[in-house]
Amino acid sequence: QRHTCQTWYDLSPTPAHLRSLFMESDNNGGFWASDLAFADDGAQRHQSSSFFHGHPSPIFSPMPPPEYSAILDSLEMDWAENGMELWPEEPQGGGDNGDAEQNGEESGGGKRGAVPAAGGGGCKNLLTERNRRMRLNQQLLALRLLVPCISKMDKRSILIDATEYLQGIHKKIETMEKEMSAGASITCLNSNLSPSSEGVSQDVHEPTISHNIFEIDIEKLNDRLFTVKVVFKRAKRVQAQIQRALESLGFDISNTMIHPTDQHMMLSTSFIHVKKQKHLTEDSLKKQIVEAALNYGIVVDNDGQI
Amino acid sequence: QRHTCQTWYDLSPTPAHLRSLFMESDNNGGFWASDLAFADDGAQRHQSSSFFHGHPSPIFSPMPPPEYSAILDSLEMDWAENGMELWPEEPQGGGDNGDAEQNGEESGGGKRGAVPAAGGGGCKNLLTERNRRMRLNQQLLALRLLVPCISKMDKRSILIDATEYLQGIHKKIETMEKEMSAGASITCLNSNLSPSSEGVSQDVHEPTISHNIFEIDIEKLNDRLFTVKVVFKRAKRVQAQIQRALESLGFDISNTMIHPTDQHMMLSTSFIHVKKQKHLTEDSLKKQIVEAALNYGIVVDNDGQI
DNA sequence: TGGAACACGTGACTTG
DNA sequence: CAAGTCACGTGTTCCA
Repeated sequence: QRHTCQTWYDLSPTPAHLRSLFMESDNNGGFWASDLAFADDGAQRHQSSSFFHGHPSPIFSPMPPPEYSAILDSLEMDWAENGMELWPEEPQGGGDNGDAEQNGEESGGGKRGAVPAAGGGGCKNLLTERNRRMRLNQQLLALRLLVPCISKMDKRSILIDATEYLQGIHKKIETMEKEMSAGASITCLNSNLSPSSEGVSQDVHEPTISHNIFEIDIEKLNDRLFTVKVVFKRAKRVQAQIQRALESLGFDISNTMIHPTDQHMMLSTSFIHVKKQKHLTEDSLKKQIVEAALNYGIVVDNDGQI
Repeated sequence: QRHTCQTWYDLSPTPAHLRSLFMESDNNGGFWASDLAFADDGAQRHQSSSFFHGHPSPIFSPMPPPEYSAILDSLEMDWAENGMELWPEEPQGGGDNGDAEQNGEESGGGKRGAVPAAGGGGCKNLLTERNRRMRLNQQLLALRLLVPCISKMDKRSILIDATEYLQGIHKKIETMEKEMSAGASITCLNSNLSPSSEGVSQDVHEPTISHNIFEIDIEKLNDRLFTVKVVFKRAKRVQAQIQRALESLGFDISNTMIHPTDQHMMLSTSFIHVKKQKHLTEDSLKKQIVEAALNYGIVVDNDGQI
């Protein structure tokens, strides 16, 4: 026998039962509201609760797909911390038609996309995957709540609107600060608030900048300890990006020293400890560093050199 | 016969062919860059385009899933307007093994989750659904570019970071306007900028970041030179984020030293040179640093202490 | 090795 | 109907 556990929970004796749970518009309105009381650590769950509590049909656009209400009602957020699973024992609803995958595509009942497929494999992944999807959707809705103007309820439209809104905000902040030049205390805000204006994303995808790192020198002290020396241009944000690149490799970095060598160059020296990976050579480590630096917008002067 | 068109395109004679299309790192780098010229209305599409043009391998995190590069390279955004499909004639690669669904789950080749399933039904929906997934992912990455501090490359983490960042921005705008009460022209902005100003966004979650900085110590050597000592938790990404925060203030940083003090703490000492701003005190500098660190997801243990 | 994340193809469903 | 979106369960991959 291929499959080891009951999979088609939604083909329970009353197929419309679960569906009603998903399609419910205003009946049992207080159900999940009371469920909410069980939840602790009211985070953005509180948002959605208050939000949808105010609106019996929690949809904005003319006629959105009904699944959203399902997601919102039947799940809670942040139980990732408590470790409680949302769908821990679903198939125990009816529990007799174990071979429901025979009639397959003509079942008609059940949820939206109940596909028989070639059963078996998952059966534990099923629940986790279902919860993962819910978390994802819930997080998407949490983001949606922060965006004032939502054109449609589409998953993608939410992202588009959020993106545009963020861009708009960055511009707004930029102009706001420009008008606010008199106040000296707030000037520090703009530099780190608007990443698109002149922050991270700017220099990351700027094709013109190049050759921020002049040299990378690596010395292997023993099989687990390396020294990494990086000579780089004395420019804005280069230093931190190099740090980020080094950290991104996942090694243990201790005793970093950064100091200028001349008017235009800086030297960063780090001791990094590798854990296992016995055969890590200087070259391969350097290659990793070069690649990581590239991902943070820092271009090495001479790729080929050792 | 149930199915009417070739479905298992990835079971073509050379299964690695399509996979190489997904894994490609630097070949055909300029391909879609020319494709980009067809696109109109350069909004956030422009961002991603210029971004990936600068970097042949557009990956940030240490080792992200290879699908991201595939998504980024092989597709463009917003071609929904032009009506051009991305995978219009994929199955014409080999085109002989029509009954590939027989051997089923042991195929082994192909992409990540190539599931034979009970074929048939889709066959046109297949392509549109694939393109839809790509659009969604692309839009998610477009959003990711606007958020300065991304903890992980997870789909959900991107949303979480974007949510937190947006919440932080709302607070910033709120305080900014409070200080800016004189200017009446901007007050209208916030009414539509911050949709959840007083109700929801206040108590919203920030469980992920917590007390990464234990102490900030500032000494004024002369009116232009300060030493900044930061004691922080020995954790991933904290060090670089602190560096970024310091750099974001716009001062000239020289001679940074970072070394562990004990098993769990690190000490970063920097000499920073201020240019003008004669009356910069230790307190105001510290305030700036605390605020800047907050924008990069680093929370200071004791706000009030000096 | 088990869990987490992901892409995948598919049926159900809604909207022009 | 055709086009589009969604949730679904599954196999694969990666990492702790």
